[in-house]
Amino acid sequence: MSDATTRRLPHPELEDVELPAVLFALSDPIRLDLVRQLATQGSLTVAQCQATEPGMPKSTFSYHLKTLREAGLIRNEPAGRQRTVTLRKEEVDKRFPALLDAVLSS
Amino acid sequence: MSDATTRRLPHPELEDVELPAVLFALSDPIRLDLVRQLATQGSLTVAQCQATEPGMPKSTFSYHLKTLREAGLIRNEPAGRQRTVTLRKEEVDKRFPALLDAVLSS
DNA sequence: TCGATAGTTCCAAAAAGGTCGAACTGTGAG
DNA sequence: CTCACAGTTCGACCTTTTTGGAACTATCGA
Repeated sequence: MSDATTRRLPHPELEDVELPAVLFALSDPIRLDLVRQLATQGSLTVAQCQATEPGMPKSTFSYHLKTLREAGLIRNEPAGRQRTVTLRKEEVDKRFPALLDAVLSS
Repeated sequence: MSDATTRRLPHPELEDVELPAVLFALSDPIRLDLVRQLATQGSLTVAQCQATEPGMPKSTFSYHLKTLREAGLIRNEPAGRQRTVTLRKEEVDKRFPALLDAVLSS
């Protein structure tokens, strides 16, 4: 491998994201929880997110972050020694109007 | 097995359906297409639905119908020699307001 | 009554998704 | 400069989904 901590991760443009991928990413309870958390609490570090899933290995959690990121739902960026996770609300809303609100309020 | 054609299939009450299950059912392109079709065309027979997925074996199609049915999204009822498939729009709307519209208009 | 039709279930195989330990690497603290 | 920390990737393994053929059965038409 080249860089393990992989400072800068790839994020898709929302126009390139398909609806099934978004729905799939949201269809997992763990990931759905995470999205809800980000929606109510704003940006969080990975460690803060992970705190709600106690006992889950870092690698597993990282996998779920990746799934959400690749579906265009979150942004995961380096912030000093940590990483900041943010919901891409406006962008998702623009691409899939009303979808996120409908999901979040259910 | 007891009855193969299984005349009357079980349908969950929508209150018993969880959001992740609905999102999961909708996260497959084939199933999403089917839901869209039902939304625009109303009730259809299984054969009519299947016509939009040419070449797909009946058993595979039946599996997708089952997935949608168990997620509370469709109703699948005997109608003479055939079966009628219907979107449970009102019920889904009541349980998950705005969700279906958001998905369908994306 | 007999046959063809519509559609489901069963079963096994293939594909995809999820879990977790180990290895790894920027970064800031000391 | 070195070390511990935060977090990602890799690879192996297991579980869940998806696929498709075969067996099956109400129903209707002839």
